[in-house]
Amino acid sequence: MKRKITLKQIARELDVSISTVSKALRNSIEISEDTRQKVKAFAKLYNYRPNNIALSLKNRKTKTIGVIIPEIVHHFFSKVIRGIELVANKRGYNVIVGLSNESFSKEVINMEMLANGSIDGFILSISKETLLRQDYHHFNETINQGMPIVLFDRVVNEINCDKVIVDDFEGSRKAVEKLVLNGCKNIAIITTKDYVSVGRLRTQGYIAALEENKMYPKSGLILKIDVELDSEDHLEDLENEIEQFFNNNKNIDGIFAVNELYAITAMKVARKKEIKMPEDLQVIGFTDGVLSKHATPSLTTVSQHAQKMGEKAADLLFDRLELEVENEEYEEEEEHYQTVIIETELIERESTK
Amino acid sequence: MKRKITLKQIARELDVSISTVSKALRNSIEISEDTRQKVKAFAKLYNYRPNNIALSLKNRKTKTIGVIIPEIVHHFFSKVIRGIELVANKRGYNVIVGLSNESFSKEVINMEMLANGSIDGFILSISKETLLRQDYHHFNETINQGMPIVLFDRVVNEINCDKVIVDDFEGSRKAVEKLVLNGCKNIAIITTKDYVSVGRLRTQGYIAALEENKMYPKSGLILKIDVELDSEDHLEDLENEIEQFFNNNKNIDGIFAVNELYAITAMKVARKKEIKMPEDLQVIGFTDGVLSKHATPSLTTVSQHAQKMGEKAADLLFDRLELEVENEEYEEEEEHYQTVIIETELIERESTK
DNA sequence: ATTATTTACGAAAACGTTTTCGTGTTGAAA
DNA sequence: TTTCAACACGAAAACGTTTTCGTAAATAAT
Repeated sequence: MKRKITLKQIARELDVSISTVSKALRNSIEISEDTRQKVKAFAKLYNYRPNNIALSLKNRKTKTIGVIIPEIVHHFFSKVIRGIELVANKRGYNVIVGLSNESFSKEVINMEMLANGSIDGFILSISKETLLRQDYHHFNETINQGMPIVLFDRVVNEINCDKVIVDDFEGSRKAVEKLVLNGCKNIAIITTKDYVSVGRLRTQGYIAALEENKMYPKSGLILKIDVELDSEDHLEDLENEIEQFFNNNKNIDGIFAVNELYAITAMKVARKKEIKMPEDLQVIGFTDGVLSKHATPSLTTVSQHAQKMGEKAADLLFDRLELEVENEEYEEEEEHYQTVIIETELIERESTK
Repeated sequence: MKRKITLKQIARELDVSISTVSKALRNSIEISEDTRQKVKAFAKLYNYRPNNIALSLKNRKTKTIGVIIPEIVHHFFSKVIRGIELVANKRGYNVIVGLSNESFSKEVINMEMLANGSIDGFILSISKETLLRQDYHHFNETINQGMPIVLFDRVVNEINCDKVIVDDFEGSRKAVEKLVLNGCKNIAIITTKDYVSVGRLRTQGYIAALEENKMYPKSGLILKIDVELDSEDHLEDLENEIEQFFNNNKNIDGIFAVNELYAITAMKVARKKEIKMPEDLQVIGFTDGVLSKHATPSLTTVSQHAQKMGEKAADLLFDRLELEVENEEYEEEEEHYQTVIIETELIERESTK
């Protein structure tokens, strides 16, 4: 087993200085053609590659970014990561992935672990617990230390940075509008509690669509699920809650669900009740999931273009990182952060007419 | 914006040497209680944290591992990553994720990008193209340079390292046996071409189960799908191929599919043909996917315990890394690699009697 | 023959740590 | 008073690079 060879070893073997080796390999004209060839041949023979860590230390940047997401076993987030990875690869960066598991403390720990030189910047989506606590000090401290952050999907005004979001309001509004146009008279929404920003916005879109059509939203038709029930372990509870909701509102003929799980579960309950879809009940979900396409009936959804979100977030971050290099200590020229909105798209399938 | 503070800056401010600061922070008894407190207070005030890159360079290890998988938008792989992340976090490591996208060259590039000091070891699952080419030089070179590798799921004999696999043969055998016991007389298999090792092994399990029950496998009942059709883009083609398969074999009453997509698609075709499940057709899939639970009828599957696989792979890697530290240059004492087998579990749902 | 200019290379600093070793001061023992 | 430990700290090396600057030798110009 031959360990990785270093400049120093090459220098010793060829009886020249380290500087000479380094310059020769980088084709410096300071070095004679002769030695240059000799060094390069030797380096090639021993498969020399510069040590990344040493380079990182010298250059004070790592060409690595940190991505912290609440959960990876999730179609939306994994698609975002795919997008991030795609452009990271293209632009010569590595991606360190951290999972907050929706927990505040894990989010903080993960950030601290990476913020000490391991990475050049962050891309992240805020955990539910953090949103609930509304404690964003760790983000702002990181930003203050000069490390750029790009937030995606679950964002918040209190943090001053680049953001990539989907137009939750408009996506929902259009989805509900679709239900209205399709003749639904009693459109319900299954959503989350309000502190989940995307849940709140989607609910607002639902309300707006109804109001625009003079169908004023009845609070009875708004079901707010506790996020505790989101995990696969509480499927039963979720199902029961939705079934109860159906029982209390026998006249529902349209459902807009703010995520895939709620939509699929609603369809499951409906099927149990032998409600015909899309004849007697139309359902639209807000999601980029995999269930929708394969469900029966397949589910009409608002696509979030998760991969594009990831790509855009990564581009924003890399642009900023590379801009910083140019302006170096110039910086501080009024931070101009942008919020990019990714358009949603209504993908019509069998659950709507 | 205050940049991260360094030992040198603290030293200058307090008018002591760098060594003193370093020692004070690490509670060395060499430093007087007095200065120790002073330094620590100052460090705390400015939120000093040692620079990871400098530490990595000094210690010649990064406390980071690289994980390269063929695809991240995939329930199985994302669950594996979750497992890896879980134990990495517990043991104080970071995880860099690379995607090969099933391509040989991207696998090679990703590995080279990380193998130059960025990480201490690899966990990976081989891309389909690499399996097809049977070119494993990049793995062996990496191992020869002293960087440990743990392979999971898609493994190969030509690479000498720790491995974590699921018992594909036995899992399949038991699944097919289940179909037999449930009274199926004409059991088909939908599998991949043989160069995908897991496909081959699962096919062998299928054959073994049949032979044990004196139901000799007919080649007509074995459908080998080209992996080209695996992607979501070729759903139609896949469906057509499976439908053709049904048409050619009207008497099929049991199907074992080596992955979730094949199983779900088969059920879709069956539904179209108005074949009653599980009455007239029973289906079992090999998977850890999310579709199975929500399909109609929900799909009986062989669970691979993906998360446990990830955890085990990570433990193997970290154990080896930490063992190396102890034995240091002692090493080479006959490399003893192990192959851990994760037990499968048959999860019975509605697609079987 | 003397001076100026290339040419070709090496020494050293820097990135931020940790650690080994050396050393000036102090207080106690001789 | 001299001698020795103990104490408290600093210098320097090391990890592996890149880059600036200095300089000896070779060549060219005067």
